[in-house]
Amino acid sequence: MSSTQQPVFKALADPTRRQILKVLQQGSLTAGELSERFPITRASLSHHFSILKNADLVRAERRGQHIVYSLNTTVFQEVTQMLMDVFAVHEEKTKDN
Amino acid sequence: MSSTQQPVFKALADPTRRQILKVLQQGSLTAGELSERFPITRASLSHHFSILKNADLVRAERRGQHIVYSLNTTVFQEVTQMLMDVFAVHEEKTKDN
DNA sequence: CATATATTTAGATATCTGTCTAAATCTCGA
DNA sequence: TCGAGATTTAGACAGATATCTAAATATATG
Repeated sequence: MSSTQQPVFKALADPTRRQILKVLQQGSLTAGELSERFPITRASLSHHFSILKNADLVRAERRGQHIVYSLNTTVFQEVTQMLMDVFAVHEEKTKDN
Repeated sequence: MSSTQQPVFKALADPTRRQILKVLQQGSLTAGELSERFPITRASLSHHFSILKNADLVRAERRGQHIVYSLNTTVFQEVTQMLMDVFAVHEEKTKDN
């Protein structure tokens, strides 16, 4: 929570990170499992994880020597709110504009 | 329409561009009027306009020697769709995850 | 047509970002 | 405690990006 706009929008700006989020929809995975699905090094992925964590889009939990990543679905509400803020969807300006 | 994900998310990643969108909520403005509200040069703003247009987030219309920019609100639907795609909000996974 | 106004384009530059390799850290199990 | 496996951190680097100044383009008007 309390994720400010900038980290979230920046995090979403990279296609690999959006892909990571999509993969995590199917269920939580360890860093190693995730790395099997991407053509970049573990180090690079780790960097992406850190950005996603910082934006509070994913959660990390240590499980033995693995670290399990999972989607933080509750943040979706917040991101939608940010969008509505940007687009002002509330007042349905029907005419002109 | 048909705006692919990458340009839209990239466009939204910059705070100045989000600010431009917010200002345009209040109503359409010319490039010059917009430039009065930002502490950067007109050239830099023009660059942002081009990115926003490319993402189909704003529309530009020539009016005499001015160019009027307006928010493309219909794109909001699309962006929300992209988000739902990323977050998979459809199947409301209540347990675990 | 010439000039003024509005906006964009071109080119330069400093900073940011995604990626890599190599090294460090952490955890388990023998 | 030592070694192996998992993950992150550090440092480097190429490419992207936001910004600027200066020049170019477009439009209206005298």
